[in-house]
Amino acid sequence: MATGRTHRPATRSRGIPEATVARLPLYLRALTALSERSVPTVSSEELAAAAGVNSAKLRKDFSYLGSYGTRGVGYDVEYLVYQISRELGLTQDWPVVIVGIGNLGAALANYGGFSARGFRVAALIDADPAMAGKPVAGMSVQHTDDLEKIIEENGVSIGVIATPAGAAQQVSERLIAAGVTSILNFAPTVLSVPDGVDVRKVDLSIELQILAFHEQRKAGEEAAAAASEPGSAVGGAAPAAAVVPPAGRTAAEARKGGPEGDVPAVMPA
Amino acid sequence: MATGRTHRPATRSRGIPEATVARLPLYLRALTALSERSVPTVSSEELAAAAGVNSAKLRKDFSYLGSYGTRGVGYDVEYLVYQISRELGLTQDWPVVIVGIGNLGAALANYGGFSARGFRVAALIDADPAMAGKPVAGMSVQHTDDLEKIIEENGVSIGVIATPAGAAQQVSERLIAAGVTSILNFAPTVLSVPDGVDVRKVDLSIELQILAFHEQRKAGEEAAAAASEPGSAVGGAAPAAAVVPPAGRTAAEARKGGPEGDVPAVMPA
DNA sequence: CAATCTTTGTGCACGCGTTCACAAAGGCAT
DNA sequence: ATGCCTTTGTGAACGCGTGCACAAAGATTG
Repeated sequence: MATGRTHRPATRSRGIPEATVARLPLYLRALTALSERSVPTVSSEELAAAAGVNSAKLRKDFSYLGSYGTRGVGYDVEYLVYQISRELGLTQDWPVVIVGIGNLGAALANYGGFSARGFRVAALIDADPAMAGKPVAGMSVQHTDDLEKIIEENGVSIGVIATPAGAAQQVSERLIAAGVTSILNFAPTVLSVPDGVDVRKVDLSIELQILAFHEQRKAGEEAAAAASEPGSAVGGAAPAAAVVPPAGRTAAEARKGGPEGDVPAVMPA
Repeated sequence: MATGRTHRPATRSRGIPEATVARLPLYLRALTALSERSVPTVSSEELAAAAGVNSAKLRKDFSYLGSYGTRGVGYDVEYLVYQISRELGLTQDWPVVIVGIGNLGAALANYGGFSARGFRVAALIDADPAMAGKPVAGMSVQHTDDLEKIIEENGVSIGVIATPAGAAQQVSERLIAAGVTSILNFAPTVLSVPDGVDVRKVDLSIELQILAFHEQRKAGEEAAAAASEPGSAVGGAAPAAAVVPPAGRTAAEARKGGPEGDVPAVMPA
């Protein structure tokens, strides 16, 4: 997952919990797939499985939107698709601009998932004069000088920042001044924005670091389990491991233990 | 933020809350910046501001790692960098493979943030035979046929999936069978994986949809506020809006209201 | 060495989110 | 029409995460 909203901490907008809002797109995707297969209705159990969540959670989530199900039957797929789309505001067209057309910006521009959901890339903007005019994803890249004009002429309220970290804050300020009130930030920086502006941050490096943490923990548990052979080693530490076939883990095994000889903290206190 | 961990729901590993783990990379980044400026110590207040979090939260987070601060002074930057790095497992080198070298995969391969944090791109893998041998980000793309061999020879335990949605599940199964136990998934699909495997999902489209929800809500509040001019309109609905200059919002304004004439639910119950 | 000032570390309370478990609701068969 | 079976919608309990507020700890100054 991309990490963390910023500002607007406990906004529970319109009574719909933030956590539920974050799951609606997930449900919508699963429902769209069902819709394409012409499935007429779906139970909370089935849909929950498809979306990878608990069925009780799904029902509670839907209950915030209203009573759109039929007891004994399930939910009407088409109707639910429409209701969720409407709730998320996807029945309207959202023009977005992407600022910073490097590798990532170009990838985003080419990403098909945007247009499929009511988002339209209105413009690609880059600070490099050499980029201006170049075609990316079928559009011509425009220069940062025209940023304000582009935002205003297209009624853009959502901006995507894919610039280097150093430029992100300044870009966000210009976007906001021009009328943008929601920002999706891919730059590895904490943006400071005024109240009323939503920022969501996607940070690839952070995601990997979180995985590394769990990975290290797994390696530690594994090592501890191996060390104290059978027998209850620790208190409530789950058995874990031993599920996945120990394929080519040898290399990883050998690598363990960084500088300063102490073991990377294997066990709870 | 990328959305949602999968599996391993409430794992509180080693006593460190999941929420804290997710913030450690954030602190680490702020600390690294301080370190580069040769700042010797930093208070929880300063560091919290730099990381964009509450200072009490930061102190509590650090308290899970141990008592690394000095009362009356603050935290030693270098020491804290080391401790967090160690906790996150970044003192060791993590080889990762990227599967699916399309626009996004190529962008990831070129992303500098990986190598800067102990992650090393061990291989780029694609299913298209035409891609094999092509240079991307200074490495030669390899074919999916060799996936298992690559994983095992390099001791890879972290895989990044940047394939189309249709291929993601199958790729994940092959990765896992070959020994990968952590996956960063960029494909818009819910992966089903066995216990013991961590999956984190980054979904660009979902992030935008969440922004759209809030954006719509803001537009709704704005409209409602304009409709009932001054005077307390609703109960606790914050004033909001009126902060950002009403630039080119007209286009967005006019677009409101999808099919089926009812207003998109503006007010709380 | 004592007083003062700064900043950490944490006990506590509160609120959000998740999950269980069940009653109410509706379809369907007889 | 009646009873059974399925599935929703939700009340209630629980646990995690957050933030306040303060006591303890250490530095610093006189």
